[in-house]
Amino acid sequence: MTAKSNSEELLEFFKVLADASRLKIVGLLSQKGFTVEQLAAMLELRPSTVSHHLSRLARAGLVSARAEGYYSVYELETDALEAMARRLLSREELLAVAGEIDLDAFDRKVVADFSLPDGRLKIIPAQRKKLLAILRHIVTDFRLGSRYGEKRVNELLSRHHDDTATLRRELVGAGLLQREAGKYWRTET
Amino acid sequence: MTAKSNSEELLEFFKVLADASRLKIVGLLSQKGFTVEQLAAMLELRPSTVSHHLSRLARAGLVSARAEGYYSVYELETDALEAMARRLLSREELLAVAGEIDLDAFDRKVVADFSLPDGRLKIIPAQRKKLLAILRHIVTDFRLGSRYGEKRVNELLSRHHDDTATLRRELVGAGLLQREAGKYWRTET
DNA sequence: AATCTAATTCGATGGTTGTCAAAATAGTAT
DNA sequence: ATACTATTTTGACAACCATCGAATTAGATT
Repeated sequence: MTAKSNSEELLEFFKVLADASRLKIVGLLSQKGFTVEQLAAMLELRPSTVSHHLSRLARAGLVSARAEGYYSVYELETDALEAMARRLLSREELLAVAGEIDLDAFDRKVVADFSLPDGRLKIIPAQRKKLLAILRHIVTDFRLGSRYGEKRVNELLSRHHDDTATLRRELVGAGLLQREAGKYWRTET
Repeated sequence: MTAKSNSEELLEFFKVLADASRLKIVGLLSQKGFTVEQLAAMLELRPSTVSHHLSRLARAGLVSARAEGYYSVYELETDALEAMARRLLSREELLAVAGEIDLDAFDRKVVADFSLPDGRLKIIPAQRKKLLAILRHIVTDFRLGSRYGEKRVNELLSRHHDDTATLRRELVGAGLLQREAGKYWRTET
């Protein structure tokens, strides 16, 4: 059995219902059980096609087959369907989808775009959003809880770019670094 | 504006969310607004691709754009999303999907399969489900509320097949026709 | 006005998948 | 056991669509 993450399961749910024929099948089965042949006639499709759709729906747990004499009758798993729909209503489920994505990817891309092979900055970005990404990156050179003199600050900043004055000013302006009595420290959180 | 039936709208909803990239976008936007560029970096896609997805999501009413300085920030329309999810929970919605389908298609197909060009039956089907379809068709020759003598019954049935005895017996056995004191009448409903 | 940048549109392409026909399977009736 | 029938599987084909790169548009900064 292939282990399936939560968001993959949610995606599969949407994919399964994102087809007119399968959606109609679910609608019909919500009334009563039907055989493959009956569904095929009502949908004007070949039995093999309907069988294919039913197997996909079954794999997603939305329908189940019950043998009845000559035929096999398919029925809707209303519980599974409702459970899935209910998951949609809980905001957490959407957060879980996003949770598996790297939120820092944007910052990393900007840093990479503006960095030379040796890690120093080519230029300091003029656009605010990109500048902030760079600053968030640079500030990680400062340990939380430590206090730095201006000279030490410039030392650390000079590893990124010669214009340490601009970097220092922007870091403070962005609230990432704080200053008092000639000493600098990194803002918590 | 193209008028869109209820079930078409539901189908469109599933189609829009049935894509990994779009699902991730929705997940990310459930946290906060993002620009096209940011989303592209986080999803490792080209901005043009993300723009395409966003326009589809917007057309479905799931996201909206807000101009902010240089960028245009996209935000999730949580209301629309919840409204859609809620529709899924109401059984009626599924019935509506099926409602647009012709439930008698199966019967008609069986009748067509077993009928000669002049409308008479080639043979009387041996399979129960198909026999019932034929019988449901034949019984419509009888008016509701009228009472028929055996002779008249045979007359009507002979238009379909010579073996009127079998037809008559099966019609009664299936509960479509009722008999009492030598008179026959069609069952109500 | 001129220039830069984000966003969108357009055209092309590769992959996915719904559909069918034919063959294989399973299960029932005779 | 044999024949029949519903269902499933397989292979092939066509339509759709996600993605990309290039060109264009829209907005904002200088």
